[in-house]
Amino acid sequence: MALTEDRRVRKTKKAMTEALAKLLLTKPLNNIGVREISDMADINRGTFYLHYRDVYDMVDKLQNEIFEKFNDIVDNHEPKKNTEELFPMLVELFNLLSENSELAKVLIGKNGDAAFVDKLKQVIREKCFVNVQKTFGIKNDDEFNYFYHYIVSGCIGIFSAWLNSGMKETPLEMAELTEKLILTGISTLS
Amino acid sequence: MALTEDRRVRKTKKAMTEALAKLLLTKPLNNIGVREISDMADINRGTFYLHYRDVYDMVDKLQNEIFEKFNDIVDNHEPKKNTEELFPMLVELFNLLSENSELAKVLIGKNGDAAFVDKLKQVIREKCFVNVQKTFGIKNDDEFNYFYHYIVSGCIGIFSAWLNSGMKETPLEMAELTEKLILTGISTLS
DNA sequence: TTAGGTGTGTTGATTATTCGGCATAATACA
DNA sequence: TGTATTATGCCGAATAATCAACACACCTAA
Repeated sequence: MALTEDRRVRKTKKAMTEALAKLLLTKPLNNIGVREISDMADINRGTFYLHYRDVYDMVDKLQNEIFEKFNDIVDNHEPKKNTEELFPMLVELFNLLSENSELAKVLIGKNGDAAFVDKLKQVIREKCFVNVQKTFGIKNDDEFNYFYHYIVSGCIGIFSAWLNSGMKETPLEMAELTEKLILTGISTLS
Repeated sequence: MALTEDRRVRKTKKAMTEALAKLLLTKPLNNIGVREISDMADINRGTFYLHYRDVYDMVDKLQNEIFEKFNDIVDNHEPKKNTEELFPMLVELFNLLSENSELAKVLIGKNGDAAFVDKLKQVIREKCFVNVQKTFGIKNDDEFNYFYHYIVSGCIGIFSAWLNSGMKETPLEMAELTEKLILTGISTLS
């Protein structure tokens, strides 16, 4: 991966991604062809193959790109002794979603990719929740396990709802709201 | 001019034109540089010179393109014995404006290019108004001359107002409105 | 069955765009 | 005034995108 991608590459990838996201709103992935994507993106069909092997490869690479960014953000905000890193992390996560809103909408929303969503949840568990658990001295029992699923799924639900309702609130506002929900949830446990 | 322009050329020209139009909304032409245009259009600065000599050359070529299309439309709807060609001509003219709305807005609107607007007026006079005059047996006196300026400036005014108010009406609706105004004007003369 | 239409994956040649750098001109500012 | 700083117009090399064409697979209807 080049440090700075060529301008042309950036533009065509953007066009292709937006076309794919638009198509995914109307039909499932297995009914989407290369020709449809290249037509809607207004690029030559051959150009598609310069970047992706086929449509599935494209979705795969796009998912990985978003996942890597998601992962990086979570990595840079691992909670150490308290939860003061929670808010800035949420802000960055909402920003990431808004920068990839069309694609994120179809990946996370209904008819989304459950496996992809699950990967996101796993990251949060391993990087954040385990630390919170240790920090607050919470036993790793069934109750905590359910609590974890409750919180994380709740966050994903907020993400999806925000994206699908036109992102009227700013990422900052959403981060505030989400932080409040998470913290009150934690307080009931400890 | 190639029959079908390369996809890349279409896209870069569109990007440059939109950037220029956007800049013209904020400052006069002589304060706009190549770098600003290429930055806003998200193209390489060198690419600009593949199409235009400088910013003035760009405006010139863009004006000529629109003017040629304007001229063609008027040519294809020269009124012969009556005014039945007026309405379809107006529809096409409003369509032309909507297809080039950003640029047309700054060329025709306030702070627009008076010389360009005048060229448009001349075309209407020579191609349309002279025929109307003969058809209706109107004397070519001062009164008719003023009438001509009144009608044509009025049309330009409608164009500008429509573009600057967000083009809420369809080209068809605008053509109906404009035709009515013109015809009632003519009826007062003959 | 065959024939016609459509999408796929790939190729080779061509072209437009990118990028970095250059010398110069214009502008700002101490 | 002189001296940075910035924009201009242009260049060569590299490369991404285009286009037309191909063989192939799939489908559908005659």
